[in-house]
Amino acid sequence: MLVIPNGDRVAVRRAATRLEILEAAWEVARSKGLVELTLRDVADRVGMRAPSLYGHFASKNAIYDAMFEQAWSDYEATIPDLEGALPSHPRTAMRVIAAHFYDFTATDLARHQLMNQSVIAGFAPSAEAYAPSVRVLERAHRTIVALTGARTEDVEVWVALVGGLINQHHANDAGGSRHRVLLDRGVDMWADAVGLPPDDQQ
Amino acid sequence: MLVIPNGDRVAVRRAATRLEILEAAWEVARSKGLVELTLRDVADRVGMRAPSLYGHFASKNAIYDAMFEQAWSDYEATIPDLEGALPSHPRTAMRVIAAHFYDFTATDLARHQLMNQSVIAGFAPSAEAYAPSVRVLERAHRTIVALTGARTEDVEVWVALVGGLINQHHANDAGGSRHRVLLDRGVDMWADAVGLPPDDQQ
DNA sequence: GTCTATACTGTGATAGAC
DNA sequence: GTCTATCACAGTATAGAC
Repeated sequence: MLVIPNGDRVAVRRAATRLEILEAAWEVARSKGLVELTLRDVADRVGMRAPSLYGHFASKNAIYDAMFEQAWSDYEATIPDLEGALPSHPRTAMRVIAAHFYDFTATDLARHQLMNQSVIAGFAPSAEAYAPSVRVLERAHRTIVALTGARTEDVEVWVALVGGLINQHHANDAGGSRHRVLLDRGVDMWADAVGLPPDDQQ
Repeated sequence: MLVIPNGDRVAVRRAATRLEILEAAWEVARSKGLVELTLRDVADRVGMRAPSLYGHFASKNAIYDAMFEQAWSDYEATIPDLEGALPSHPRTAMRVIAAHFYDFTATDLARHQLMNQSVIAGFAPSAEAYAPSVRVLERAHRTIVALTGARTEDVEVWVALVGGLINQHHANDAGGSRHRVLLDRGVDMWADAVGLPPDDQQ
């Protein structure tokens, strides 16, 4: 019979509670807004009082920090599937990559605000929480260069373009699909400028 | 001798006080942050107590509202000079227009956050405050179409691109000039895709 | 008519009892 | 570990001083 040391049992339970709190925080953020989230709301949802959360997180910003890391880690976890099924044609592949990130971030305002904007007053992600987003961007950069031969400068323009279209979506068209059309058009413009050959669809 | 009716005198003084409060609010926003601005800070700077501000603005968000309108009106006021001195070559002109907006908004974080992002919790600009920004965008749209013959869709991509680069500037490079280079590159890409002829510089 | 004093509510955070 | 009690500070409503 397996003997679990007492310390591990405690650690496992603590980690589970942390996850439960984070899940509640996401629900609150999605229902009443990321900025409007309060510790009392989160505590209610896990059946605690607000001060008890401080036994698991050092501050409200520490909760945001963990959510930030979680969001980018979740996205990172989707990349292998994406890259495994990438079309061979570079232009089509760039469309797919853009749409993949767009879909992940345009469907969830709270997640988008946390990942891509600085909407929370005194909050900036810690170095550890920032790490997954850095990995994602570096990996995207390598993939795009390998795929298209674009220069670093042009990859940064591509990132700004995709980000700008997602912002526009949330500002003007939240819920609509109009900006998906603009996204394809924007990627095509970029592909033209970088010199990618046309593909079959269109 | 000019006789000023009493009602006008009062109205003039009230308008002056409003402007004084707004100016103080901008100073606070620039020094300690747009979101971190408090009514007590603003009141201190104009020599009042916080509740007294309610004699001039209905709420804190009403102050943000007036600041929003002011920022876009100020930008609108710079357009005639810009368009009067626009280079005849379409590609160069698009570079100048982009740089003009970029410079206005990239040099002042508080103003950028208020004009282009939704960083304030419960605040959305009123219809009246929104009007100048709508006028600016519509005028830019007409100017760009007249200049380049671009389709509406492509103009929207251009707007998203410029906005995305400004966001990147504030997120990664605040104070630096690296994104000015990317801006020119981005505009060039767009110009290529829209079919503008090359210009002399470059 | 303009500002102040006071107070109410809700927030994040801390201290100490159990 | 979680609770209760409490704090400091925010926006804001109201009543009254001058």
